[in-house]
Amino acid sequence: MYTLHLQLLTLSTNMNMANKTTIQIKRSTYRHGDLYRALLDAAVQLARKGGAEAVVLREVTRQAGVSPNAAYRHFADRHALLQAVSMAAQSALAVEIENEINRIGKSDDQLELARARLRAVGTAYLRFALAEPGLFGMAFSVPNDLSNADNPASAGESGLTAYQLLGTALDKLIEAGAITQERRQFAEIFAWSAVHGFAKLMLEGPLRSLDKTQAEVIGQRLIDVVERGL
Amino acid sequence: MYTLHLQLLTLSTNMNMANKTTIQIKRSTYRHGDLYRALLDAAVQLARKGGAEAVVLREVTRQAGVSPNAAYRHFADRHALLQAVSMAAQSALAVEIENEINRIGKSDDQLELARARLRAVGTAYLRFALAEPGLFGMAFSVPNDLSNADNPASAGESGLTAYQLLGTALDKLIEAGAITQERRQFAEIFAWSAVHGFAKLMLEGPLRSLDKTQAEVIGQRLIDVVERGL
DNA sequence: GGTGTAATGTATACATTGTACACATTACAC
DNA sequence: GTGTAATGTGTACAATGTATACATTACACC
Repeated sequence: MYTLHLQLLTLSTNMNMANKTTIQIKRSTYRHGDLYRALLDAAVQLARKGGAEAVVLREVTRQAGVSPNAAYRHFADRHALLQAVSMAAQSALAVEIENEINRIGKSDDQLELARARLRAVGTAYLRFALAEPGLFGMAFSVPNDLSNADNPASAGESGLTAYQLLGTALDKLIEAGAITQERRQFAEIFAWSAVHGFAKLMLEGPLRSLDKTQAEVIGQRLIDVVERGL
Repeated sequence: MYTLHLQLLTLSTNMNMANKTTIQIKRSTYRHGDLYRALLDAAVQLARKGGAEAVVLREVTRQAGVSPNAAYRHFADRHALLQAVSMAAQSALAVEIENEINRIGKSDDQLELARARLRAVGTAYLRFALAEPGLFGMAFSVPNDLSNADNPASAGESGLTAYQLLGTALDKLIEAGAITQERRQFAEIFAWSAVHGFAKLMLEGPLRSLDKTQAEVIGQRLIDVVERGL
């Protein structure tokens, strides 16, 4: 069984206690130290468990051991906090994709490598959606005013966002002669749409009844068809 | 320009006034008459403007001219109200699809007709998403405990839901010999995923910047590719 | 090293929300 | 005509987001 590596989330994971009880963090100093990070971490944990609606500002400050209004020194309002969580989620997704890409074996066949890269993007995308539905839901479903599509905070370790990682996969396919340059934009939209739609339908749509193994099998078939459809 | 026909919504459309002001409906009778419908209509109107989060229970009762707690005689809680709106949205979508199907011209070519039907489903789906983003967002994004996928309240005039209408289109394609029976389930998921994903990405994802004419062109191309990919 | 100032956290307060509980009104079956 | 179930109201409460005023402290500057 594969386990996700969410480097953003590891720090605060052990700060949760039993049901409903919230840790009272007593700090000696008046200043918190890194409240922004503490708030964001707590918010991410809440988002993991219950999606956007679970990210309630007062609960976040409670978990950080700080008064409710302290949050306003770091986030304009709850919406801004949600946006930050959204970008963290996008980043975690990008890291997942990067990891999957790095797992590709070596080969001399350029076309083979390009295809493997595209498949890696799709596979990681679907796996992330299933493993972290709360975060996945927030990655794109938060009304984000500033276009954080290419914001560094939304990127993975390579500095590329999930969307850009798909783009690089397509570039490799173009280099390998599998698709034409004119078709690139459309191929991007098509591939993204199919995988994204499948993920969404599985999480909150009529495909909710699929179990994970079924989902993975169908997901792979879907990626196959997308690859051929490009 | 095409305009949607939302028969569910026409009644209460004219009940809205200027910004923020809410009509005070004074009724002579103690009983409302059809409060369930009034509440649902008001909720749908709010959902049209601001999605699920705009459906606030107290505002709904205000618009119906009734005390907040009156709603609890007809809906167990806010969640139940949201589910009802979700089903109404699914129904409106199904009607859109039916209308588009009925617009198909006559032909002797069975395969041609089957293809036109599939395209009609996809076209109507995307048009509805663009024309009624608030409702579209609620059609599938509400955590609906009871499987309302084949609930009559979610269906169109034909008694079929949007999902089932896609199914019938695929059946016609099977009859025409365009796809095999074994491939049906997957084809259903694939077609639905691609169109649904495109819609979602346009409404709340990285494709938000697309304008409507671009969206329609790409949407048609996407439907083309799906058709071939089946 | 002392001090002023900006940054950061707190206290108090308020409007709004969902909803529980007791009560009022009325349609309708008998 | 009357009793009963259905439907709407009044009051109340805890929780939330956030505005405003205040307290504490890190740090730049002399």
